[in-house]
Amino acid sequence: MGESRQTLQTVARAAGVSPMTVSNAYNRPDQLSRTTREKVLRVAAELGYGGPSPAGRSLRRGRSGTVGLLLSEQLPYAFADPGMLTFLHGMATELAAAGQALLLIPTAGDTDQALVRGALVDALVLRAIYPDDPAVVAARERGVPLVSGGGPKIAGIPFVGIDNARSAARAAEHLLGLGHTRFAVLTIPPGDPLAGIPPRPGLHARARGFLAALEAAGVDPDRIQVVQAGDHTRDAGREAAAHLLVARRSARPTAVFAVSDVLALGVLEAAAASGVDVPRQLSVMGFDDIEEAARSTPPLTTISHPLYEQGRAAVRVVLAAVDGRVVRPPRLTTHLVLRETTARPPAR
Amino acid sequence: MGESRQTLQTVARAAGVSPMTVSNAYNRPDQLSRTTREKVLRVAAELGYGGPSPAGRSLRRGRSGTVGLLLSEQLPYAFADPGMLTFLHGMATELAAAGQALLLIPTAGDTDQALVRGALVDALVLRAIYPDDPAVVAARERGVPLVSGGGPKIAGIPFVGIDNARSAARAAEHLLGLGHTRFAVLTIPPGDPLAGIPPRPGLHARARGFLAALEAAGVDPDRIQVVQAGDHTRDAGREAAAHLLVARRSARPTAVFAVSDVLALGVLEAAAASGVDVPRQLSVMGFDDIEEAARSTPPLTTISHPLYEQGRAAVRVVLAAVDGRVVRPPRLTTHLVLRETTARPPAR
DNA sequence: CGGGAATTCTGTAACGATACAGATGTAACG
DNA sequence: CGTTACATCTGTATCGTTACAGAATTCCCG
Repeated sequence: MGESRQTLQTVARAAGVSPMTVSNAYNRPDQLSRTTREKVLRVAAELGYGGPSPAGRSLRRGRSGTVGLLLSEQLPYAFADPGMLTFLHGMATELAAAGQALLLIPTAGDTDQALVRGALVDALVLRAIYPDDPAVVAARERGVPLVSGGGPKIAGIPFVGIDNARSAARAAEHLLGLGHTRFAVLTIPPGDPLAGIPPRPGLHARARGFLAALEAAGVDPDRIQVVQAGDHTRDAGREAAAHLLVARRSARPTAVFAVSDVLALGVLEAAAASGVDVPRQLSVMGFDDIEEAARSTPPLTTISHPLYEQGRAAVRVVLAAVDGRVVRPPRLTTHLVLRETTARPPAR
Repeated sequence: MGESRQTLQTVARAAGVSPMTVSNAYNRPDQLSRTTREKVLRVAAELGYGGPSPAGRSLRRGRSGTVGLLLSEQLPYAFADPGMLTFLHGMATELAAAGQALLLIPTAGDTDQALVRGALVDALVLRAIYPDDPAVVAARERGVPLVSGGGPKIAGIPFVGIDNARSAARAAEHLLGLGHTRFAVLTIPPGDPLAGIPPRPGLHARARGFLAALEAAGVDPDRIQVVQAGDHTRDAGREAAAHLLVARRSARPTAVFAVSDVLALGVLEAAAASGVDVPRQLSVMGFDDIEEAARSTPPLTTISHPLYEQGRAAVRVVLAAVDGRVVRPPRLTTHLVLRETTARPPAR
């Protein structure tokens, strides 16, 4: 048993072979005889040598075997978001298959972007971050392949994701088709890193897409309310919706589109608390099709999109780029999931 | 704008200074004049040099600025577990404060533990893993500081966590105190990496602790049923509980202790589905105090423990070890959260 | 038994950075 | 003006590994 730190050289000397042979014993077993290899590994074990040092290896090879995920929100916040988790899940699956590890890089509160600049990664996935965020600038300077996963569309960076605006327009079409004429859009405030409000470019695109579709259909702008929840949480959604629902009935929207299921679930809570019947008196739509959406009361009508596939695709694209290959991001589509929170508007 | 990859040397030559000066421009601004520093940074920017290479730096410094989290379950599975998320949340918070990044290392399906051996980390946190898992062996060989976070107690590795068995005993005392005499324990199967069943030493310790407390109190073993859910999910918990509840009333347990809230929530679903009134006909207890526990119907009585603090403490302990300091793991305590799923057993 | 191939092993030279110990030059002081 | 102190900059020597290009050895076959 060796006590101090061992190195490849040490082992080589002890085994009476060249360092290269020790290296090969670990990395290219076919390049040396079985007997030599066994001797080397035995000596290594006796010395307490734990295998080639990752730092030395990654310097020499120019690869770290790691993909980083850049998160501008606080990590805790990210973990609280079901959508992010599904995306991560997809990334993790694809990474595991490729034998790569996943580095989480929070950029919040890191003014000089030391983590981004110093991260030991071969590639970076961007998500939930604004194109002009300093972390994005730092990421570009790294010179490693980048991909934007669902989050922002940034010039010059491959984008894997859905068309939020178009998908939200489909939600609008559904509600218009049911005959609704008074709408509310529940969205979130613009991101503000200083105030700790995470950027959600995708969510804002949904709000814009929904509004544009209403406008295109000739809906009177006076009959569209836009409400901002204080936060991207169910509770904030409930509070914001509660304000909507106190209005007298004829001034109330007959349909609410929440830019995410998390918010929509809050709307359902608020409606239940105010005794507003969903969907008879109020139609509610969300976006994401998170797991809870199928379990809510009533089950939520929403737009489903392949977040898991987004995560996988982002990794595939970026790992291909590391190898110098170019993979065109797949086209990812969304679809309407009809459940029980939308119906024709109540008769006058 | 430089096109090919730049290095510190390149920049030094272009700026007419020594490499050391360029290094200092980035790392020790106080070691050179403002004018030189500005010139160096300007030249670097012109050449498109993105700052010192993390690989070179971490080799030379012997530090990577990264802490790894070892997960023996599939990453997706980990993310699906609310307890794990809270723990991660705590880790992330503490890491962010220390300017460290977080590397997620899944060990499932990696027979030669290449990820563990090759991970660019200064320290490793172990969680949800068996002491004799090959990944643990590989981790030890790495020679980096280790800490076990909540998961397994392993000889020679600092442990941050709660006393699961003792805390489960407290649950038993609560139910005994209410007068229950017929019990069921809902647990999960032993982990089996081959079958993809993650190890949960903590959960099993809870079951053991609960059973030991009943035994110590003199409860007739015939009146204790032990049921294994197929999986650590709410659905599996519901199914397993459904089997319990089909028995005729006098043979049914009057109290169920589920080793986790996730399972306990499944029990509540099963009870609701079978028309069994909780807590009047059946008392149910969980363990963890996850967020949903407060929102279930009825709200779940459970054992609360500081998972978030566990995550933070694990990081503190392990980062201290990286610096050669020794920090004694704090003593983390649990407490009973009385909500509305436990009551006196029904009269005969 | 000679010659070419296959197998197995080894020296050399980086990968890109920083710790350390000086070497300059300049300011300050008695 | 000599000397010390300070600020600023530089040369040297690694950190631990692996790519590459060849030796040395063995093998096979005609």
